[in-house]
Amino acid sequence: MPELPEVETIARNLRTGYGDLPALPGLQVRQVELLWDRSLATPSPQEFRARLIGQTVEQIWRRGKFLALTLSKDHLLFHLRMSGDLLVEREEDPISPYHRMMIEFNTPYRLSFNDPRKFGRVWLVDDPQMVFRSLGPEPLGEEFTAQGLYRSLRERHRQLKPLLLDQSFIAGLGNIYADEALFRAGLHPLLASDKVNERQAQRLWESIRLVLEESIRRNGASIDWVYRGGDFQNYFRVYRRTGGPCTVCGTPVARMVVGQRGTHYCPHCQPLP
DNA sequence: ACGAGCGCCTGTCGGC
DNA sequence: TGCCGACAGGCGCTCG
Repeated sequence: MPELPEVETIARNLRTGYGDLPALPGLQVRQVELLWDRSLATPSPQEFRARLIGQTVEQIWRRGKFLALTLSKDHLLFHLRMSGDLLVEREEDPISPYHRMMIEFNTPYRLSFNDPRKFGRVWLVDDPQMVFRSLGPEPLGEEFTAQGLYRSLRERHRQLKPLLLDQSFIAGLGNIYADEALFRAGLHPLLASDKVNERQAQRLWESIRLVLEESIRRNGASIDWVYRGGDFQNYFRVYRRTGGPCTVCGTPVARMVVGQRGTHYCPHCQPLP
């Protein structure tokens, strides 16, 4: 469940606690269990354990689709990729066969990295910029402006859909929110970025922020077997609605493959000139 | 610079 | 029922 709104939701839950479960800030790492070595991007398992044990969680934040824990000495970074999730559990809770890492605290609780498909990655670094350097602007941040988006679109020659998925262009959009933003902006996924005019760029900028903000308000989207309580999936206009009526004009939603990703759009509302 | 194809993994679903 | 392909919220790599 990992695009910007879902990661933001997880970060908020870890920061403040949810249900009976505690907030993470203030907890000290007592032990580390690495159940699938390749989930660890860096450093080596031995160094990871040695450095992590004893550190205290200070802050929890998000950059793009990355979730970051600021610790007393280092930063612990997670990328959930396709199927990753972070869960706070009690020590007596059963260990899921999909748990890839467990960080046990000096309390009866642990932070479990659950990831059926094993695509997710974890980094322990002193400087998060080592990992974040190539990321584009935060779409909900002040540095992301309609004018800036317009200029960036014009200086490239890319199809809009793959460009929105490019994390060095904007950090945090994935397949759902790229499709939903393009629909709301009335732009075809294959439109060349340098053909977008100023008015269209303004509308795309508003659409990106609108879908992300609305999804965060709804605690993200929950699809398939991964469920975290978000309900933005009930407000999708095009994503996985192939054949269903466009909410604006009634035309059946179409699906095509762009850059190996399923892409959903309304052929009437998002025409290709 | 850009896009296509593939690899990494496991699970679900629909068709035959 | 069992098998098989398509598909799934991502990204890094190689190759034209």
